Amino acid sequence: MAYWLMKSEPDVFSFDDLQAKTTRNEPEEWGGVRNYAARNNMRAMALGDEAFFYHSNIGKEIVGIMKVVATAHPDSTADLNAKGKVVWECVDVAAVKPMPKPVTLATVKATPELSELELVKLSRLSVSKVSDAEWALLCKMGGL
DNA sequence: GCCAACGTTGGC
DNA sequence: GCCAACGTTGGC
Repeated sequence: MAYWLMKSEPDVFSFDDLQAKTTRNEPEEWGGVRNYAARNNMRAMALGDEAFFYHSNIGKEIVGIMKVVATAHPDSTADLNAKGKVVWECVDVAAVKPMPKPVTLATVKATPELSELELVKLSRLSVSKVSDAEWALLCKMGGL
């Protein structure tokens, strides 16, 4: 089981939106990612892997947990390349639970144990990896 | 294949 | 609104 962190701008797609879809039994296709490092991370995801949902720009905080319900498949919003090959892929996710206390970026940055978190080190990467230790600590900080 | 120019992301 | 970081593009 691996852990991840995925970003979204809440005015485009928020954790509330994801929870609403999950309640309706609709998986969310995490499409629109156009970055190779992020795509490779999604390819590495397994069924049941869990990920933090991070709100970028507005809030700048980890607001909930979701899980992978379908492994990487072609992104239906993406075009094929010149050779007709699929370039962009995505996974499907469902909400698990919100964080009782969202963990802000400022708090993460103020925590020495989280100084290696990819969210901090690779701030522009929209799908990043979280270590077991980082996951456990962030859950604790979030009131879980 | 290198590198400068440019565009985008995201924090502040 | 600005700027830093980084990815992509295009000329050579």
